[in-house]
Amino acid sequence: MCKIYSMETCCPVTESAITMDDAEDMAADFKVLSDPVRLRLLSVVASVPEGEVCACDLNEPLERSQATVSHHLSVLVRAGLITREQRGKWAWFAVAPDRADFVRSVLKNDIFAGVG
Amino acid sequence: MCKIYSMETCCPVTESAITMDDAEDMAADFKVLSDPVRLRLLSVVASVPEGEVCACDLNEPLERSQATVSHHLSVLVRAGLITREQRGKWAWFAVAPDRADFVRSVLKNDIFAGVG
DNA sequence: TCCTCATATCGATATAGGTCGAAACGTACC
DNA sequence: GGTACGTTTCGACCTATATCGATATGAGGA
Repeated sequence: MCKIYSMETCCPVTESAITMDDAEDMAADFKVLSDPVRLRLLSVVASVPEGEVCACDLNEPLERSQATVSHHLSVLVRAGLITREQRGKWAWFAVAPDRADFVRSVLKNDIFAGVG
Repeated sequence: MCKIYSMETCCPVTESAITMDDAEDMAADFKVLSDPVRLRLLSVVASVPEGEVCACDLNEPLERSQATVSHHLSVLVRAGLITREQRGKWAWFAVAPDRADFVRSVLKNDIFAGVG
């Protein structure tokens, strides 16, 4: 049974502590979403009616230079959250199909708010 | 219906883009969990059998200075993920009861892995 | 009151990463 | 081939923050 101090917060929340290696991996995942420009960029990609958007249409709503937007796009692609497809001169981006549910819950703020 | 380009990734993932203000708030939440030392610290607090742990027992497993551990603890407290209680000379920390489910899913890596 | 010890805060340093202009790269069109 | 244009990469700068030694704070105990 429980210890003396507080009845509410007793018993371990998890079975065992994670390793530092696992912590590094998990932190890297969270870091991808820890930048406001990147979150909004992901949000714009996720909300275009066509389901995909040309990079040329992303500079203006982000209010950042074209180089900066390109950098954030590459971070999101490397994390597997969006896909990149070259079509002629243009690069098209879309939410990765297998991550759509995750992206939706992130942008609806279900994760931290715990609505899910 | 859908556009020409790809049938898999059609239609918006979310209804509308988030505002920059919302993005800042959400990014701040993710930033709390984007540091490996902080994640492991949260993990150690969450896994002690007693459900709470004295700060004096946290320096060694974290392999960081007392000042650094104290700093990370304050970040986690400010984020509402853990609670702090002073008892005599000692400060005791526990996972915030109303955030236990969330902390558990974070540390089990359910969020990014999407195990749900 | 003085001493000890646990913890937080301060000041300084180092590193990570967001940002942008410029250059490089690639594709289309002539 | 040469030109134009969209995008990425590079180099530099700058801010945020992780880190630690030193100091301050605060609670017991002698």
